[in-house]
Amino acid sequence: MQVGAPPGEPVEQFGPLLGQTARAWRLELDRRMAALGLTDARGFALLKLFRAGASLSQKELAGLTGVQEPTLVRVIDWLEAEGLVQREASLSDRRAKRLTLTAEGDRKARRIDAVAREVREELFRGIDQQRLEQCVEVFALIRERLDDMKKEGNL
Amino acid sequence: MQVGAPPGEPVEQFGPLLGQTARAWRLELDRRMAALGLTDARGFALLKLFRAGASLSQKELAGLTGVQEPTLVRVIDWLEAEGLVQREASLSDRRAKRLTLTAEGDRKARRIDAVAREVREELFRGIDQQRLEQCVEVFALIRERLDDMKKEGNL
DNA sequence: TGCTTATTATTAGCGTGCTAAGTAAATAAA
DNA sequence: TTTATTTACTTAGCACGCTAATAATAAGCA
Repeated sequence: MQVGAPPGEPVEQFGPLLGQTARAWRLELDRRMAALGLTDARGFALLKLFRAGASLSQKELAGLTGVQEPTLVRVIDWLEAEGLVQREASLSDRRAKRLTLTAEGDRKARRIDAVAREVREELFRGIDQQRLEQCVEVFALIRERLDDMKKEGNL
Repeated sequence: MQVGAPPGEPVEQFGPLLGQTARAWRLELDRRMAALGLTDARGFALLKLFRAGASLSQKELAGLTGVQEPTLVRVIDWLEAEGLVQREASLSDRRAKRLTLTAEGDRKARRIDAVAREVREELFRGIDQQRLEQCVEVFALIRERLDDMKKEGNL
């Protein structure tokens, strides 16, 4: 059934609804990515690497995908084991590794793009573009504030 | 640093930004809840039980918190082990258990409310209430569509 | 130069979400 | 009444997010 929180003040709804919507979105992507043998997180990393159009360090890819490096490590482990991605020693920095797509990884990345776009189109259908942009603005502002809070905490 | 996705079309930003904002929000709540010896999920369950003002079945609480029953089980296990919540046999249905707050759980629940409100106020400061309400509307619509997609998938 | 600090990737461990499958009890159907 | 189906909770197992701590290397400084 998945009812979620009852009405209440819209301001109080915001937080929980944000989380629930994000989870539901991820789940839908997971279901569709399953057709490609992928999950949301794995597909997203692959896509970002594809779009970068060049080899990336793990740190760089972590930045692009918005996760911490340790989180990315397992994702890359899996992608590498599946032969979608390669870790190559960096010539200029022996600590770092350069990530590159394999031919198979490249093929999959192109299909991921299509899946993500499909989902977006179905979900946004009939919603005013301007409203979406306003949401994005609010997201960006709130996320920035959260990042600031985090930084202050780690001072 | 946590840069996240680069500009691109706002419509493409929406999904990732939604997820990243939700995670950052949860993390901030986790940090503040730590002062109470709680996490976001545990605190939220406690708060919902408190607000219900009566004993609830696990299924009911799962519905209110927006998670699946198995997810809630472990949360309750922990809350019960900490003496914040009690599982009592239901008189009318021997499968079900009624959840009630202990005195200690009641005390903590009241403090959680305050923490959640603080975070909201800091994050929403200076943002037009109407914009927030519009975001909530968009969330609600999108989540509804996602729920529908899920149902269709499970037909 | 040699010592200290910072950075990159990793491992280990926890919390939280999910699905699938199991158990016991309630409800519906035969 | 007996059998079949549904329901409430649980267990098991996976994915993924985080932090903290390590090892190896790089960069900065005395």
